Amino acid sequence: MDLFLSKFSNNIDKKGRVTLPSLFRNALPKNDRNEIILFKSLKFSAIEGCSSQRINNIAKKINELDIFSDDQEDFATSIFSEVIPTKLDKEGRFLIPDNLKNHANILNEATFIGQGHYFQIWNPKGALERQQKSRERLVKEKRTLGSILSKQENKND
Amino acid sequence: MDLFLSKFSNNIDKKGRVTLPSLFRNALPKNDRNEIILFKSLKFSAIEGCSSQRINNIAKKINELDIFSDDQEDFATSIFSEVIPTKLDKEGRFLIPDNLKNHANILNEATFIGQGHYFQIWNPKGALERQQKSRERLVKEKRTLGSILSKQENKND
DNA sequence: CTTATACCCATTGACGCCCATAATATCCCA
DNA sequence: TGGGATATTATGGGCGTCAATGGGTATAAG
Repeated sequence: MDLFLSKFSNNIDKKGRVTLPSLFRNALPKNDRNEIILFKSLKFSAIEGCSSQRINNIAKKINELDIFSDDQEDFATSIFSEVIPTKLDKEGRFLIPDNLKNHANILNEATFIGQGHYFQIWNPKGALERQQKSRERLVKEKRTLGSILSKQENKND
Repeated sequence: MDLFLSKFSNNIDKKGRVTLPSLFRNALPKNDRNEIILFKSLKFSAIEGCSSQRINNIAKKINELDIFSDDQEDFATSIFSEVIPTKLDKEGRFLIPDNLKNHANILNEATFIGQGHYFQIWNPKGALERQQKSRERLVKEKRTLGSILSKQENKND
């Protein structure tokens, strides 16, 4: 299972197209690399994106929640109604819908940041600030990337 | 997996390539020796590096957190967006991204320092100073390798 | 008819892939 | 044990491919 990793900034051209970074395209499921799912982040002025496979998986999980619970309704409403399937052209570019662009204050440059199984799209400044904040939190908790990454967690090597 | 041990200095050529020291290449998992992960050290003006397998393990752990929790979001951003997957060519060379080079003040020579399960990349002068400081600190605190090792002698890994 | 978007092809610079070489280390066998 | 054959390392460089980007035209939609 490939992950969305690292950070990339790409320009939005006159026609409104942005290219999804090559590494992100490769992180999409091999049989379905012509489409991504976009939706507003619930927490940030950012767009979130993922493969349609992931949405299907989330749907399954929501289904497993008690069918009469408030959670179920809220999730269902806030997620499924707001989700926007988006096609990529042959070069891996797509159009960011206007309402999402506005939500994320994106003008002519979009910054993609990897979040593992999904990714986010920010305006460049917002992306930097978000990275700094989350990094500060890590430092404050005295956890470093190095120590986290260097722990022996796996047995298959 | 084997450990990243010892210290090596290699040149950066006109094209910006450095070879990962042979011993470090051999310390990578046998099935995945064409890629490493690079990221800024949070504590030093240095780059840290590890195998991509580590990232996958981290991903598993983070994925186990509640999917919409603050922790999940913060970890995802601070790790997945900061991490840079980097391919090695057939000769074991790779390109150090410019922002990482700047972070570590690396120009045309890179010093690799083994840190066990991960490694660091410094500029040669910085590497020397770092070695001296950590050595001095060990001596000052009267912690000798011997005492540390004897504490662990009944842990078998 | 006007506007938007899907599909196609072109360009440019960076990077991956390949082959070459020199220096060093390892091996093998007489 | 010596010495030549072989392997491996760090390094240099040519060249094709691909990524990001630009733009033209057909097609659809309103």
